[in-house]
Amino acid sequence: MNIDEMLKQKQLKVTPQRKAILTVLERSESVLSAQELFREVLELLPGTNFSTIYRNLDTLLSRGLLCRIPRENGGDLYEIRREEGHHHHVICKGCGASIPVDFCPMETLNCQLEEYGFTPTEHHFEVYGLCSKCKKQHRIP
Amino acid sequence: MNIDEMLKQKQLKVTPQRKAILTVLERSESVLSAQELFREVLELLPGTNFSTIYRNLDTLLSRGLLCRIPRENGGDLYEIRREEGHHHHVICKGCGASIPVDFCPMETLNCQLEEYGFTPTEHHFEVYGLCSKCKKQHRIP
DNA sequence: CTGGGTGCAAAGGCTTTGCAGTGGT
DNA sequence: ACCACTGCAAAGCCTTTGCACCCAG
Repeated sequence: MNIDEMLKQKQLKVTPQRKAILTVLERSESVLSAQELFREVLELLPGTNFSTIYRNLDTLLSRGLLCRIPRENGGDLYEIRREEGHHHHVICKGCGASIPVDFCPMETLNCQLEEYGFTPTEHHFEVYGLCSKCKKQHRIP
Repeated sequence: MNIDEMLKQKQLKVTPQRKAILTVLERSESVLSAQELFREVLELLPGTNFSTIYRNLDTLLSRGLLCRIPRENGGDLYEIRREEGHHHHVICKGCGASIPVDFCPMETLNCQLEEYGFTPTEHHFEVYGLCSKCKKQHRIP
């Protein structure tokens, strides 16, 4: 599905700004912060405003077109929701690479919580550390 | 172990501010944001400054006396690291209650990452949703 | 044409930092 | 006495908001 169709399907207007935001996220191999996204959108569509980015991140998130990943030290990271389905991220503190992982802890936890009467709506699971490449650079065994 | 000993053991000076911060966190049944903590510390030790809180949250965190939990919409929550050991939180979006859970996804994931050459240093796992009490209030089945 | 969407500018909130002074050890 | 620690005030950063204009449907 292309970007225009994604937006229309969610009953959102197709504006150049939204197309730029989704294009950047689509092309990006890793997850992006709002500010990183903003800088990249500017290259694609100069003149785009801060607030447009923020407003649209909220909108696109609420329509389920994006995922949000809380960052280790404040702020959030965003990624486009691809068809591959639900996954989580292992993030290298050295190079910032975010490695997607299929494993989801909720598979184990869901039934336990159900017994308890708790209905989960969202969850976050991220792992931080060093990838093999960065371990070598930092000379960590 | 009492608070003074905790600080000394970490080679930190025992100041009234630090004692107040740890006391508040010790007494608190749920996790607190920096600002919530600040307000409560003020009652215990009026005149304490913002920056003292923030600086000490960093310090205490780096010495392993605290845990940090990324909040759903920006900011972090803090809790004192108790002896009970590692756990995670299920947080009710209705009443804010944070229910500790022993389950940790890293038990499953650790060996997979090791094969991959990735060394995890930190991880976050939180679940958000509605507890049974709040479901009734919100009239959600 | 009509409301959702955008740009602009300003405010807001939380957090960090520099500096001088204080207090723990 | 020394240096970690604190208070204060200011700056910093990211994010949100109000308002007028604009353009996609």
